[in-house]
Amino acid sequence: MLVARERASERYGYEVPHSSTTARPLPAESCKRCAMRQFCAMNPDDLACTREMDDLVLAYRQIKKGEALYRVGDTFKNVYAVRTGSFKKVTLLPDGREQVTGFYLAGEPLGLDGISNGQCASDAIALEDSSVCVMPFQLLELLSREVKAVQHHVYRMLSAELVRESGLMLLLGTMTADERVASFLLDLSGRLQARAYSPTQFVLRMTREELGSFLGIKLETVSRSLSRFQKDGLIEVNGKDIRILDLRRLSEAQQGRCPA
Amino acid sequence: MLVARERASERYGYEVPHSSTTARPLPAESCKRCAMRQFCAMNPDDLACTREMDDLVLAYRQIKKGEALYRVGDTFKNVYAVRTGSFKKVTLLPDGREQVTGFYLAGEPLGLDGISNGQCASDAIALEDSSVCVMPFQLLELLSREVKAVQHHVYRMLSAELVRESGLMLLLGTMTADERVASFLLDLSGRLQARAYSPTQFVLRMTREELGSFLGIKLETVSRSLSRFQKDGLIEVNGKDIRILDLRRLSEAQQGRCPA
DNA sequence: CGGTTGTTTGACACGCGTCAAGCTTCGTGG
DNA sequence: CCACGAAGCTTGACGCGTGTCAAACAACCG
Repeated sequence: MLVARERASERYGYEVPHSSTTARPLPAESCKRCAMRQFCAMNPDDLACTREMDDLVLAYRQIKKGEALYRVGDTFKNVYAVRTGSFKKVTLLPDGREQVTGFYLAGEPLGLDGISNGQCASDAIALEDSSVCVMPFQLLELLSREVKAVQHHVYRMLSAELVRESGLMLLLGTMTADERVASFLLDLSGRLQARAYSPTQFVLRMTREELGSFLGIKLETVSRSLSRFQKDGLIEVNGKDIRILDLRRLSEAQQGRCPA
Repeated sequence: MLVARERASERYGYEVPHSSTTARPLPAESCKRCAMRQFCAMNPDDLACTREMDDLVLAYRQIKKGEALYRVGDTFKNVYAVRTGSFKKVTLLPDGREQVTGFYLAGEPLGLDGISNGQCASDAIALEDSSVCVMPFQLLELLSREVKAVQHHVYRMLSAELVRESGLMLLLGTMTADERVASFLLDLSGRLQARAYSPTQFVLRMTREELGSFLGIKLETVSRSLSRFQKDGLIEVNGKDIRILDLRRLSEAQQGRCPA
């Protein structure tokens, strides 16, 4: 019942990415030896079937800052896990308007929204020089039919993205600008902490404009909120360097209580 | 390899819903004979494996207007398809704020966000007396391991929800109040048309407040937008009765062009 | 039939968008 | 390595769109 790497690649092959500007796929090492292992949503430690999952990542791919892993309308073939660096997901409206609808850190899954109709439904753009694990979706489907734990895990990942997006709708639908910025900082802080980075001191990889787009406010408003938080002693801002000084009061700011 | 109904129910049983206020499950008829068949996202016509899917719906359940199909924190056991009537999905913030994050018509899937951590992540409330098809998730998982087409279909449904929510984030993040209301009317119109209802004349099952919550604006603003559209001859409003008079100009209003 | 819930409309306030100016940082080529 | 231009950030002034508050009316329901 096991899927061997040879069997997988002879069945499905692996297609070189369409973009000429991106690096060729590199040979992938085993997930077992991956440094990100314990933080990876796609192939978590507690997944009993490590042997099978090890055959899933057929290649890595490097993406330079500002370049696209995939774009709207690209044929959907793979899902990805961020290996190093970070990405923004950009969604478009038919009339040309666009919005950043997600930021993705190491270990987080990318490309799931392409399953629905076989075409990528968003752009994935690298915020810094980054790399991803490439997982052919047909192979993932095959694996999840053969291994119950894999199947359950993929369902959970998809559903978790649904929950994440519902939370963002709440942010966009009910929060003031200050609350949105506070929520973002706390969310990012938590995700960094889960990756064993400092939860109180970090670098924003995105511009104020990208952050504003994500939060549904203008870049000037982002800047003003950050300045206000700094003035009130909640954080320290130095361009893209952020230091959280008072987690408790930042949490209060997220819930609309007066931060002063 | 096929799953017979007896086998399914002896393996997993079917649990009576927790709520004492809701009707008991009724014996389900075959999907083959279901009137909603051609509109059902959960078990569409073109799914090759109709025989297997027929064993998936073990029961129907009736929900009275205002009552909950499930609530945040309920143990996740089933996914549902709306059979008759309509629902709103309500998502909560830890601080008590809440927002309507979706409206669901006949044939649309409910409860998928509970997969991620085994607990329902939202409330599903009936907007009118309604009924649903109950599909035990463990059974759906089993089926989708045995039948490739079922698996692919479930993935597509989950991913389609992701795309739907991304679209809503765009609405909440980039649109003015008038554009949001126009978008909602056009979306609803399209979904009704897909169900062979009139796309230009229909009844809003939700209150202005629920609609405003969904669109991220206040109920008074919803009312004002509708009045303005009526004044400009785009629609006719009579309480909850809506008639679309000028689809083209309503589409323009959705994109921010002057509707006058 | 009366009370509750929902809807419409007006007046006003205020948060955020817009526009603009000046500063800092970054990237690139000489 | 420096110079220059572009891109990004901050801050201020001002206006508009939407929220808030209030009142009157309509619809619904027991």
